[in-house]
Amino acid sequence: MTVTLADVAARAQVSPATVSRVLNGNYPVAASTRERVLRAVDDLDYVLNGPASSLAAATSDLVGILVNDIADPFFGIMAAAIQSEIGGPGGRAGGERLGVVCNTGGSPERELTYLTLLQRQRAAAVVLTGGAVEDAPHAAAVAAKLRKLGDAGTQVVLCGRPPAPDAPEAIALTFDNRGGGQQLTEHLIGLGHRRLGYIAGPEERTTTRHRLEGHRAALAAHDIEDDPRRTVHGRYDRRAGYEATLELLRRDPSLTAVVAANDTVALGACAALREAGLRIPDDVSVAGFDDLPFSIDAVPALTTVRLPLSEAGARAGRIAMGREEPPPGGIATVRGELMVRGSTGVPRA
Amino acid sequence: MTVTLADVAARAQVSPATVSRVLNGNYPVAASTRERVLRAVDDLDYVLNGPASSLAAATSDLVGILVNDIADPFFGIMAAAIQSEIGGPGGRAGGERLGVVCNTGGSPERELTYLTLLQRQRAAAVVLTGGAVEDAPHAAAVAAKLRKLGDAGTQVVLCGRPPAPDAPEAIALTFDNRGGGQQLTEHLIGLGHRRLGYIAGPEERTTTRHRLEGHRAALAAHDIEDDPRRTVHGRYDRRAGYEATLELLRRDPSLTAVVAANDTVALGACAALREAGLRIPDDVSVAGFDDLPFSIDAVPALTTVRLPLSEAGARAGRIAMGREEPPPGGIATVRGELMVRGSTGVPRA
DNA sequence: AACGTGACAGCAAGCGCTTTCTACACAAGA
DNA sequence: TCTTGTGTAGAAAGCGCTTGCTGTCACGTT
Repeated sequence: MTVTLADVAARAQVSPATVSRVLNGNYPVAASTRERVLRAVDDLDYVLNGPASSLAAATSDLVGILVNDIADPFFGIMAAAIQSEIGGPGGRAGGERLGVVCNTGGSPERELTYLTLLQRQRAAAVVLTGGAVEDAPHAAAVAAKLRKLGDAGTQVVLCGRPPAPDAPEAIALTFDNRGGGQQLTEHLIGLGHRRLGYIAGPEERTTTRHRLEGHRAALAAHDIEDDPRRTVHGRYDRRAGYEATLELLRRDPSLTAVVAANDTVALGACAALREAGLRIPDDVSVAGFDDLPFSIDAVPALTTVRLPLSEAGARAGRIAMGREEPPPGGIATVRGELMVRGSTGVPRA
Repeated sequence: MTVTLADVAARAQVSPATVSRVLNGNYPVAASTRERVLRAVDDLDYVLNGPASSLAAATSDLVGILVNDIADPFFGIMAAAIQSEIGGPGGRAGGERLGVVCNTGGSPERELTYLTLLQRQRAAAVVLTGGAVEDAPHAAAVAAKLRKLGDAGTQVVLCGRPPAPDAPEAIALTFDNRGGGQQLTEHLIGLGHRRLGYIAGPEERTTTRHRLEGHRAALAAHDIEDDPRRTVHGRYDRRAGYEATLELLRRDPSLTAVVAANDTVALGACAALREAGLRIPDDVSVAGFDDLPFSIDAVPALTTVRLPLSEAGARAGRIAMGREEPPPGGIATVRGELMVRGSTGVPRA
């Protein structure tokens, strides 16, 4: 059978209570005793029983990280940053926490399922990343869960996600998608573009909506008509960008710029333009969003809005672990930075 | 306080045992009783206490997925596939498992730490992805852990990782990195290249070594001298590819082809070549490995070896859940497929 | 010499489930 | 009518840990 605390206690000739205290280091134990216990632990190759420990102590060392798509570096980068702050880094013994990332695939049901699972595990904290689905019943269900988690002592942090008014205990680090989108389109307008295509993300998503709103705000500010035929929705992947671009071109071959929902989509757009025999940026300018690592390697390098994914994730991780003050009001907005590169230029004459 | 099984039992006017049986569905319960219990669960918004349940049942619904770098799509894609097979998909009630991905950052210590944490949680299964570190003591430590996990009833699966001879209970799905590397270099040699630079991954990694061995085997098969100055090691990121290429060019400006350890590195190589004023593939051919989604969008599109990441991950997930027969002998080799695209061509005259 | 007073260590009562074994009722076979 | 099933429910014994409380001993203090 597996080794238990009692076995260790017997070998070290102390009571189980003492072993527990040595292991948790939260109670004075004489140095000599401690050493004896530690040796016994080592000799027996003892590993604490997590469930038992969690049950007795009514806490757990699990920290959940929910992402929409783990295969997308956008989430991967944030998740990595969050996890790096969670795995008892600056911390020491006892600070071992299991940062677990859960892939919802953008599905509301799976999101809820994971939250329930984490609630069941009595997770120490939960970080939700990325945009939320804008479906009223679902949003309410999520908010209810978050509130319940909060009540049960789980720290809830939203990273790159708008605040949930119905779950006020959730700390929110929100990306300024609207502002970023606006800046990007302003940049293109500034170059002289007037016929801009927009490839939006999936509908009913906060990120999609906010970026699109920014785009439209820029158009409005310059009295450019927002022709609905110049906007196409699709998923956040290259294929969607490719197809959307073909569609936009079909609807209006005179486009001089394409703004994509994110960098991955922009890459697909570039591929479609290239196949259509159009040069970037001479014939058509292209812009992305996020500034993922590969964006600088596109040819030409992609103009985009850089989001401090890693920094935001690290901060979210620290807040989740209680190692950093939450922002005042529990809400902070993280701004993006316009990165002008080779994929945008003045429109053709 | 939080609602417990006993509360539900009281409300449904049955014993706790009955509630437990309804929830687990592993014991006959009269339909009327079941309904009453389910209503009570709903009314009280009851959520099972995971740790208590795991303790009593001596099992857990956690499945660990270890990856070297969660921000790298190579791992993200596999992790997504594994998780999709784990989250009780074909399955139904009770099949809810928490697939958790843990980011080791390629660090042996973190790998061991996570394994211990998972052992502590009595994980139902553990999937290790990607290459292993080739350090004898560490490999032994990992093997010992895996053996212990196996003894404790945890199913261990290696995905894209060579078998561990010292931990025979671990099922291994191994990528044929050696064969893929050989094919790639054969392709270049076939085009007429004789002076090939090789950008290898970090040293002391199985993946690095196997791909390099394949490359060298191809050189040897064609009586091409393997000049050690034509090989540079670096990390698996774009920056490493960029710098390594500069270094290779410095050492031998007459190179006609660069083979990179993976696609990300290849992208960095392309950037460096372009900055050096060299055209791809007219002046220098470039090849990658893995065929990540962005590789086809490189300009020119990257010649590479496609690894069935998603398929392998899904299979590993199914095996971990006991829903698919392990391969005979517990070991299967997954082959890559050479994808010839625009980044390779005949060498300049 | 009697008495705090720390500093440690142990006892034992749970934590909230699961599961074995037992109990009971009713139907069916002898 | 008595036994043997069959289907369902409960009692209760843990699972392996944590922790409040209760000693115990060795020292200063009066």
